[in-house]
Amino acid sequence: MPTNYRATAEQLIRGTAQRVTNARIEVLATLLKADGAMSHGEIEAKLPRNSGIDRVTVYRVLDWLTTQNLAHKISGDDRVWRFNAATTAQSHQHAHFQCKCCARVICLDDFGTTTAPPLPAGYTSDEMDVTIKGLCADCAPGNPAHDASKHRHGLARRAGGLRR
Amino acid sequence: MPTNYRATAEQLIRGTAQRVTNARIEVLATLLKADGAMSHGEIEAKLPRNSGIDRVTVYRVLDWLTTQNLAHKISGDDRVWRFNAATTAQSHQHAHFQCKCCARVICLDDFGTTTAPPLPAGYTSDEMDVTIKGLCADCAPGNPAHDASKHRHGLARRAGGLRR
DNA sequence: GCATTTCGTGCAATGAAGTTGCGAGCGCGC
DNA sequence: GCGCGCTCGCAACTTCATTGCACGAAATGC
Ligand SMILES: [Mn+2]
Ligand SMILES: [Mn+2]
Ligand SMILES: [Zn+2]
Ligand SMILES: [Zn+2]
Repeated sequence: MPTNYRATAEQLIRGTAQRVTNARIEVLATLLKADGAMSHGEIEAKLPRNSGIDRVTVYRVLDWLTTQNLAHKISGDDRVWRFNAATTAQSHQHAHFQCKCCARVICLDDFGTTTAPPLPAGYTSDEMDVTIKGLCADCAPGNPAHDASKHRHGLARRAGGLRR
Repeated sequence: MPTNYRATAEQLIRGTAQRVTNARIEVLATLLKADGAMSHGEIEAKLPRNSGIDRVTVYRVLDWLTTQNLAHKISGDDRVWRFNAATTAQSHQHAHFQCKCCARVICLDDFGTTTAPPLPAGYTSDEMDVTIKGLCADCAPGNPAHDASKHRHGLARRAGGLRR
């Protein structure tokens, strides 16, 4: 039997000492259940039928979860924000992978070994984003399980996708 | 006296053996003149008054320049594409810097020392994006020349900006 | 339990960035 | 110069996301 994601989500939200609401629980539970980062649209689609949670509320909850460090926000190459539950397992700073075919985004466990290149005089930095791009296991060439239905939202179909 | 960017642009475009048009020349000249990467809106604003070049044409030209490797496309954290003229000086792969205050993007000369973290089984990668974030020289705290008018398009003012 | 306060939510409107379809225009090879 | 085919301008459209406002529901104090 799978973990009770709703209960876990409620625990985490209660820990913030801010208001515990159904929308916050449902959205966080959805993120906890996911294996990769989810876009707003994907999250909305996974919410329980007739939960009555509005799209705008989902946007606001995601924003709130991010400020509470219960989720983190990833900018892909398709102008879509993606989110995932922030687990303590992964280091604060870590790289991401985005599939050029299906647009799926996953968090990697850390950076590789990385030191920033030198910046121009007067510039200061405090953060680094690393995104690896390529093909995920499902989209690997020759993969028989390569299901077209999974690729509705693929970058290849999107305006200004990953081609550079 | 500054370089004649229009002439340089025309040379580069003629080199592609494709059609040399005014819109292509003007857009590329604008990119050549710029010190950092430019968004579509910034480019449009810098085009000569009454050049008569349509916004859609700018989008299409930018796309074309990218396919011709005369420009390259950068995805920032504000859902806006930025472009810069591809100089042969910079290595094909290089990191970018994005200012958290004014959203300016510049290309750095290379990556630092970076090796990708391990990917899950079945995943393959062929590309890596590195974006350093922080404050540019103009936005450095205590900079007297810190001109608010430069920050109209800053990420702090944008929805879902760089805060994470 | 009940009133009060404060914050969250639903709904509708709005906004920004980018894309698409199509007829007219223009570059360039002849 | 002529004609073919790529390119442009214009208008409409799409997608993702944000904002304003009135209502509703958590927490807090009693
Ligand atoms: Mn991540
Ligand atoms: Mn660059
Ligand atoms: Zn994939
Ligand atoms: Zn700046």
